[in-house]
Amino acid sequence: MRILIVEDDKKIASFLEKGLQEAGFSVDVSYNGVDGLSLALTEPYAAAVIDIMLPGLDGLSLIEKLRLRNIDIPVLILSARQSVDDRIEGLQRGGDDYMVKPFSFNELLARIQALLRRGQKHADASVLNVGELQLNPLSRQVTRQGEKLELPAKEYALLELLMRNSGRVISKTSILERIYEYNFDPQTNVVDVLVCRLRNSVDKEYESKLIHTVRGMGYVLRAE
Amino acid sequence: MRILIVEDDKKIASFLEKGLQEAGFSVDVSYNGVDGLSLALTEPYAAAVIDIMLPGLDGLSLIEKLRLRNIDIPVLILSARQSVDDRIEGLQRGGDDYMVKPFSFNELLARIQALLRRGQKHADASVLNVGELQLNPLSRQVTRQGEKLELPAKEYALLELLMRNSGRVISKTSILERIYEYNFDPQTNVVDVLVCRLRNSVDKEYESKLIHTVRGMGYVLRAE
DNA sequence: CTTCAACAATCAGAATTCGCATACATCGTA
DNA sequence: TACGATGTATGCGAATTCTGATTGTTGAAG
Repeated sequence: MRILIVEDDKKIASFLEKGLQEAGFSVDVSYNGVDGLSLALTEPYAAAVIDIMLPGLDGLSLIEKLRLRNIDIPVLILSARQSVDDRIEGLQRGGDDYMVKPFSFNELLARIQALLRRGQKHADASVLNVGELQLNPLSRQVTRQGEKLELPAKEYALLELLMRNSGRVISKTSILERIYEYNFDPQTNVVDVLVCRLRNSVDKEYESKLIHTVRGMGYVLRAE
Repeated sequence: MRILIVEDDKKIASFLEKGLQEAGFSVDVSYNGVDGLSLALTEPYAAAVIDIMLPGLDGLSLIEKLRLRNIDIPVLILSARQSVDDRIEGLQRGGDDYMVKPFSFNELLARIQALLRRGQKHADASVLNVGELQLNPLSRQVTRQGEKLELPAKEYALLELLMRNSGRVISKTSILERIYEYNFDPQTNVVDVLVCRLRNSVDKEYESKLIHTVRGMGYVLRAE
């Protein structure tokens, strides 16, 4: 279960990171609001711990931007500002809990777990991840390294097929059957062409190549 | 929206009761754990504020009994015990938030609203928000940037469908099935035309476009 | 090491599909 | 009747996909 920390104080950030990792979470840290936002928009976090006073984009604006884009993960606000009005503002602008520094790590952990417990009801849709590639079947959105990719229908269908079977070799005839309606094997190279186009969309601009051909067999999607 | 208060200190109880009533909630009060439990088991509350130190049945045990019977309403614990360990225990035994007395009523209200906000996300009758669009299913009113939009029946139905599934791609056939009664796929372009009309009503006059087409798949409503 | 055949990748133009806008027809209602 | 809402028909333009030809790669045989 992944948690995002957005905190510019590096000591606090690493303290939180270690503690949450020990508690069994997978943790990402960002030291400013802008990076935090792009992470939160692209990675599937279960929750976030966000400081208010951040360089660039402040924490509350960050949360508002998340909510605007329907990122509904629970957010625990962490702040040095302890006045009641600050706390109220934090909660009203989209935070789910508010803790004042200095804080007890164990209480923070308990509060995060309380938030997660509540959220677990609505288990979110399974997002497919392969390496730096991410595909959300519901929104039909594909990103690589956080950048959005625009894929035409057939390319998208093929990519989804490959991602659902990542690591396994998919034969051309299998692709033909599943993406096209062909149940016979006509003399066509549509699949070759499709794979080529998908490569241009997905692999071309990037260093590591994810789509591999297995000569005589078919294709695999594999992160290496 | 109904809220339950379980608090043996009558001054605090009535203070809370008044404040929450002023905030628009319908409030029930019980002065001991046993009554509180039976109320919570029989009435449909949206949330509860529960003191820990109670005559008869203590607050934490009360919460556990509720959870045991699948009463999953959000619970805010109110307590004089302020040690970190007390707070952690309260959260771990099923509380969703923990406030120490003396407390600020406005902060308590904000915290309750944060809890309700989270729980209500998927409630049916609640107001739908996507970006600067707002739709109230009960009054059938739609606004964008606060301005009221007049939508014909079909356009309204489509918008509600899209808003209830914002971020998800809805196929044309799905629209055909859910807005029209067609279960087959006749040769018609009603959906295209309807979407076009809805765009004219909803997106045309505004800078940011909310209705996006996903070629070959359908349409999404997304704030961007 | 070279050659060759099978296979794969790529390219460009053609063909097709798709979505959009517009105009028109129909229907019910004030 | 006049009007608004809604379904149908049509054509345009662009995005997408296919076809067929060409080029590139691989690995085994000679």
